[in-house]
Amino acid sequence: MLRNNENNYQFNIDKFYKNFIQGPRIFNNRDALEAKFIPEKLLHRGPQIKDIAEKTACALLGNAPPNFLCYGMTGTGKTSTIRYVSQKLAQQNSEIKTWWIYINCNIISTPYRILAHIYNTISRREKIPHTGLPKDVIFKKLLGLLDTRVGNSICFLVLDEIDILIEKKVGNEILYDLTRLNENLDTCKTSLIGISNLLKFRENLDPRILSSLGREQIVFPSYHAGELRDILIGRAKIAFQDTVLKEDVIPLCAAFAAKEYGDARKALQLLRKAGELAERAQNKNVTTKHVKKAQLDLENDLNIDYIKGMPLQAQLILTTIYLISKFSPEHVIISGDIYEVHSEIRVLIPGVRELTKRRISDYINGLAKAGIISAVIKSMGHYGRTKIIKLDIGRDLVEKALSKIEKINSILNYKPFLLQRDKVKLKNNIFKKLI
DNA sequence: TATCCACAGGAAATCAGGGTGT
DNA sequence: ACACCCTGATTTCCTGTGGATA
Repeated sequence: MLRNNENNYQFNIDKFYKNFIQGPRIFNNRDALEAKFIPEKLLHRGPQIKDIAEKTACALLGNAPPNFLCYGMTGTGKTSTIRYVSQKLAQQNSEIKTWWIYINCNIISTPYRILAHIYNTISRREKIPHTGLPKDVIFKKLLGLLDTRVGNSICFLVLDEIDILIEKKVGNEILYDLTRLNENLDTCKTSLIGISNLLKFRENLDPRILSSLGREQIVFPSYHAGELRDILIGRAKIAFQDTVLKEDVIPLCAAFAAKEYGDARKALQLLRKAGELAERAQNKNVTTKHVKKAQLDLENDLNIDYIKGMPLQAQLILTTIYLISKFSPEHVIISGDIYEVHSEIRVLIPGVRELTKRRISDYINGLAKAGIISAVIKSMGHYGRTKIIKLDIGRDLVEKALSKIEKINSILNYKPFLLQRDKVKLKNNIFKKLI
């Protein structure tokens, strides 16, 4: 990279692009490394494909397939397998057309929006606004639409990350609505497919829903390293130019991902990132060095993106933890500290309001769930019961992420008053002995 | 052994901001 | 203009609790 004097710095963009085009080619079709790419042959999912095919085959004769659930950890090919089967089903010469509507409950997570999304996917003209109407009105409109537009066909509703609905306490309501769609339809038939990474989410499911949705289930076991390798080899053939991959690249990607509970998505991301690093460095080959760097980068990128995408208040909570650990690395951080420092620093940022302890507690849990911090409940006897909070990722990484947020960047050198109070210091010394 | 701290975290209510149909 | 709907963020109210200390 060109790096002259600060003032003198001139980047020759034309030359850069010219070099880039003439430079070594790494990729052939990098889309093949995307999670949404469905290959011609889906490896190591034979039993699941068979199972789903058997369950859905009756759709070709115009009969309603049973509802069912798919379980498996992230990157075990649940969504891909469903998409694969749906493509194959659509290719069959049948008079019955099948409709497939995918709903990612992580993104579309309220009953209203799920109904609206289904409606809007099917409807060509009229769209339902993203808010405003009563739910039962949409339900009735949807029934009408299904019967007129989908007609005698089968409509599959695929609910990805269905466990999130239950977690948000809206699952029973919307799933009940969806399961009773069939009862109210005249010609069209629907089938529900739930996808979840958690087995235990069924515990909080209404028995009525469980009996209609949870009777049949398909389990997706995690891939082991050998299987991941096969998958990567298949994709790499499409994605990369011939001979750019060094021999041990794929086994290493597979081994890394196998450690992460056999996550194929992760393995593909890793391979892709490694390729991109080689491309950026204008190298002729992708080597294990690139993979190792990719592994590191990927983790960091993920965390930085996540932090940048959090709501401002959550970023501010993370900032309080960052500031305390920066100015007093030995300080044992408890919930009360965060509450105090938050109310201290939030006035430095215009438009940020004070939060209650209750709310902050939820934000702390959110950060912990995302793996950015750890928060362990600990009883300090007479000093009460609280959470001990630690950063789970590097402080420099947190700083890097926070400094990219305009509003927060200006307060990253603010030393919280809390750390200077003798009473706080004294109490914290006792905490150190207790934990 | 009873007490009591400093919270944890569930449930319900409230509010603002987006919208609707009449 | 009005009554009403849905959502997401937040507050209010509340009950529960582990263990050092008196």
